[in-house]
Amino acid sequence: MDTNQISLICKALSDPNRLQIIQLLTCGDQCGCDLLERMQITQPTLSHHMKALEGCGLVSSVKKGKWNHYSLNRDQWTAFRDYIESIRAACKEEGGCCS
Amino acid sequence: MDTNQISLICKALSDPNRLQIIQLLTCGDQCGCDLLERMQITQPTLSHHMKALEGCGLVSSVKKGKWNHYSLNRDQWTAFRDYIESIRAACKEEGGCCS
DNA sequence: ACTATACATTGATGATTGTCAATATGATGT
DNA sequence: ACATCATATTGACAATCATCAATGTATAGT
Repeated sequence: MDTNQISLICKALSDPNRLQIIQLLTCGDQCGCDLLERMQITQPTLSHHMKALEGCGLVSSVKKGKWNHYSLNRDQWTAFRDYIESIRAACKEEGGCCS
Repeated sequence: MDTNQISLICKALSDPNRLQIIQLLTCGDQCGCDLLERMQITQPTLSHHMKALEGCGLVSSVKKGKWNHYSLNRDQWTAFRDYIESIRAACKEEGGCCS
């Protein structure tokens, strides 16, 4: 995953409401109305945020009847997490990774 | 670390230039002019980005003579990484974490 | 004192963002 | 057909952002 993609994911996570949505989805799929009940925003605002989360690939949605089932996209999240884990601070002080 | 703090860090990482700065600092402390040489932005813009990275606690700076030595703040980065790692997708499919 | 270097600040500009009210779409049940 | 529920879209607004040119402020070397 390249730097631009990572920055897009970080932008999607840069809003507390969207972070809360991610946390709620941690417990499994949820529809929009369930998310809405647990948050302090209006329905259009939620729709806006879901679009942002889908746009960077973190969340997928499947329409089932009236409802949209949102879920965390495990692969995308793992790729993001791997990138974050790959950042190691001040290697210089630990033996060095660069010449 | 609470959700608001995490979102501030993500906002700081939501710009490709700032992500590049973080990567450059991975190899150890660097001064502003070194960073500037490796990037495609002007000096005021770099100064602006460094302020953003310091503002969320990801980067620390120490003035030594003419130079500012920037370094990744290991503790803050670790706390952020721990939060990201704590997010696990769709526990429902793995035994469930919620009732 | 003078010059050069490293960095910060200011001011301006165009772009993006988060939010909501209003409205539209689309599916379900009666 | 009609009413209801879930969600999307539009339009508007204030706020924030990324960027740069110009300028200011130190510090170091001569």
